Amino acid sequence: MSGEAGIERRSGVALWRQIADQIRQGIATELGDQNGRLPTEIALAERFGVNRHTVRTAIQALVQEGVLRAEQGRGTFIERQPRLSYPIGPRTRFSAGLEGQARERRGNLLDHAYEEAPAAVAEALELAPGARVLRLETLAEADGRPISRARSYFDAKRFAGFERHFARTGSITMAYRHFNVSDYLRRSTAISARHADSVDLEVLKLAPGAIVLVAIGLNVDRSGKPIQFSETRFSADRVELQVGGQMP
Amino acid sequence: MSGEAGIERRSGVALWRQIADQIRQGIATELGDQNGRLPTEIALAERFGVNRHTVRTAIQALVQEGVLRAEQGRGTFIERQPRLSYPIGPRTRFSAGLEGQARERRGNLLDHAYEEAPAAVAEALELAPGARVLRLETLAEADGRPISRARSYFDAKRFAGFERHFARTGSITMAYRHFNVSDYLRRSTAISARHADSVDLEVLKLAPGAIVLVAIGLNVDRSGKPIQFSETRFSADRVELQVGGQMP
DNA sequence: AAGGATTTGTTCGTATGTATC
DNA sequence: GGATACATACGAACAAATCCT
Repeated sequence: MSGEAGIERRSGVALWRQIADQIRQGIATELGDQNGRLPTEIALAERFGVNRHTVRTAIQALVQEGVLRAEQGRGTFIERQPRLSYPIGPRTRFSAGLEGQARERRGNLLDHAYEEAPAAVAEALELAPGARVLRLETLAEADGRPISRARSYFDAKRFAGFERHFARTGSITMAYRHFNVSDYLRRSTAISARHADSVDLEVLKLAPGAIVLVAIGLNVDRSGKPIQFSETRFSADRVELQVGGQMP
Repeated sequence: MSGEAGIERRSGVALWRQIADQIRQGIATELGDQNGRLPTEIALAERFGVNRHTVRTAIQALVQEGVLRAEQGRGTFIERQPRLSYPIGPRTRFSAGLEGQARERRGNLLDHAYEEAPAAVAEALELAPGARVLRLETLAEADGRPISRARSYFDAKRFAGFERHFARTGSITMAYRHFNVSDYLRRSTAISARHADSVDLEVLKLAPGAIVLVAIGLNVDRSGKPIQFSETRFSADRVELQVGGQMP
């Protein structure tokens, strides 16, 4: 093991970005004291085994992101924004899931189109290959911060006009009511992670190099018929996914 | 949006690494024809909006990882290794979960120590602050490939000597048997994602810049008493986490 | 069998970004 | 802040292996 914690040279990832990532992801909480003050730049430089300038570049990037705040003569401080905990289970719902964690929750309609279903989507929704589907591109926000963006597919025949109801209410659950779907269940969710692409960066207002959690899910109505296939991307810095009860 | 898909300049992440990450992810989807052949270097360079050399360094990195294979005069080919699907639920168990996906599953003991419980651990396990716990560092492999590494904590009093039973059997479930725990449940799991640190890179044999899925979980025995608190890091390239039924 | 087209591999040079001291 | 070393990225050739006609 190479002396310094988690910093790799010649990896294709600049040292300042590796350090910024580590500070952002929560090492900040371990590094900071009760007042949220980080160690001095010199101390950080020693800890990571790099030059002070390199630490400064990392800090500047985080200040730009709003994660840190640097005050000349006093020190560098953490701007606290605790991670939201997003529950995944049979009853997965955006707004209800974040109740108590954020005052205001809302979904925004970014885009929509009626088009031919990709093969995987048709199979998941149990539609004929090439059937027409509604594709919905949405952005979920909590207290004004972008939390996730999703691409969802619905049977175009059954849910024609769904996008209008969603745009008005900002809620999938509410929009379903207009189609006599009073209840629905999350049958399955597959979770993976990757680097944010350029659309993620823009829509979720992320910094380059950020990581997104990708949840691919299938919702079914009461009779067990698939009604919604979706891929949701969460900012990994702002959200963790919760399976089962809350952690103590 | 900047013409080329998902590539950000001046981001602190080298272009070749961003491209390598994208190719690695996209293996399942678009890239690669029926024979597993990638588009030519020139075509990829155009697609990503970079020089051919830059694509080449990305490909070389993936060849080094064993993801791709390049043959002069013929092309570049995918070495298929589909992602494992790791189920998370009340019955979360490593070996049983990957049944049918990998022939050989095994846990290896990397390290262990009896020590004072960190505050968060003591609280999760419902122990007195500063109680003694067993810390277990393990590596899980499937068909010889490293899948995940975990740091688990157990009550030192109740599970003294647990590490020996685990080392012999390679299974947490089996080791529990020696302590009259015939059954246990996963009460909760919190899932996040981050860049792999240097220990992850070495233990999981990852390339620098790789992403790990982090699952923090709490297991309880039949009576509901917490018995194991663990943080598991999965290679995001090799594993996806599955909540609920299998995707179709 | 010969030769041209395609595709990966190699070698120059040059400019810019990153990190150190 | 300035000088230096190294990594990254681009451009233009040319070489070598493979495929097809």
